Formats: sequence, C-alpha cells, structure tokens
Amino acid sequence: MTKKERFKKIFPILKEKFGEPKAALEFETPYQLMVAVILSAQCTDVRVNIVTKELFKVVKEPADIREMKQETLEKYIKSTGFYKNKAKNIKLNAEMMLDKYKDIIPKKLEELIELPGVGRKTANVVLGELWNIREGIVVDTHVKRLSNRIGFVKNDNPEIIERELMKFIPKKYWFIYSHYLILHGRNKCIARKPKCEICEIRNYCKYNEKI
DNA sequence: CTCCCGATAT
DNA sequence: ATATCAGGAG
Repeated sequence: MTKKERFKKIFPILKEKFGEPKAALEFETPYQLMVAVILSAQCTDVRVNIVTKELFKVVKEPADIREMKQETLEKYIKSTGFYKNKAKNIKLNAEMMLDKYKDIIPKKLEELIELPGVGRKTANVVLGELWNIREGIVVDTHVKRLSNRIGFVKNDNPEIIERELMKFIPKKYWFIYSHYLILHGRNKCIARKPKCEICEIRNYCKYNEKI
C-alpha cells in the first residue's frame, strides 16, 4: 500500500473516533489565545486552562501584560513549566504587539513567528484557530512520533516531516489530521508504551507490524 | 545542541 | 526514580 492509500484508510477511522474536535484551550480575545498557546508548550491544555482561568480575569490585551510585573506573571503561570522563559517571552511579545503591530495579531506566518515565544507550531495553531488559516501541518512531538511509527516518514526534523506529509495528504485535511494524530497520540499511541493491541489503526501501521 | 522546569503517569 | 509532556530561544 502506498502512503496515500494508507492515509485514506486511516483518516476515516480517526474521523469516526474524534469527529470535529473543538479547541481545548479556553479564551475570550484573540490575544488571549496566543498567550494560551505559548503557555501550552510542553504542557497539557488542561493545565493551561487552570492557569488562564485566573490570568485572563486581568489580562485581555497586550497592555494588561505591560502593566503587570514579570514576577507577578511568573506566579500566575508557574505550574505550566518553563515559567521564567514563558513570562519573559510574553512580556517581550506584548511590547512588540503594542509597538509594531498596534494590538493586531499578524495573519502571516512569517510575521507571527517574529513575535517572542511564537514559533512555527504556535503560529500554525493560532492562525488555524482564529481565522481558519491552515497553511501548514502542525508537527509537534505527537505528530512526529506517530508519523514515524505509522511509517509515513523516517525523520526527526519537524520541518522535513511537515514537507513529507504535505506530499501525500490533501491540503484540506492538513490541520484536522494533525489534530487527530495528537489526540490519538495522547490516549493510545503514547510515547512510552503504545497500546497497539487495542489500536484502531494497527492494520495500517508499520510499528505494529514489528511487535 | 542545550537550556528552560513543573506536573503527571508508570 | 524517571520518562515525558500541543516548543522556543540562544
């Protein structure tokens, strides 16, 4: 079976399982979503939501972050991990948002990743979530792991993986498919001990063949 | 490539 | 105890 054929087998199974998943991150303003995604690095959405529930009571726009002391911000976000880096980046991010972008989050990937704390993964999520702009495939640790296990790629570099996946996955499925892989990676194809024996897509997975 | 770093599952 | 988690910056 070619990669494209296997994709066409796997996709409906995951679609049946996950449907149209809505955003797991909670927010009111677009700026809040960007902050939430920055906080979600190496951290679960559940944890981010616990933190932002309090933080977003006082932070709606970049100006609110400018007025907040960095130490105060650190206390709010401490439990998300990497809190000093994140706090510093969010402060710098707010300054650039105010000075350069006049509070308007840029809609171009190249501009978005210029903002402190915003890399390729974060930018893709923000664009997709806020404006349905799906220019790329979100390749995080889950998409990386599952793509290699399934046998879609043999590579560790997120940008190369993204390009390889783009070759055989129709563009309209890019965003939703990465979302499916992430969900499947969290509850079944977990990093340490994948549950191949109860996996719905095992018949189309190279990793399962080896076991 | 290394550092950042707390929470959670195993 | 330890691996791992919806990454990004230097």
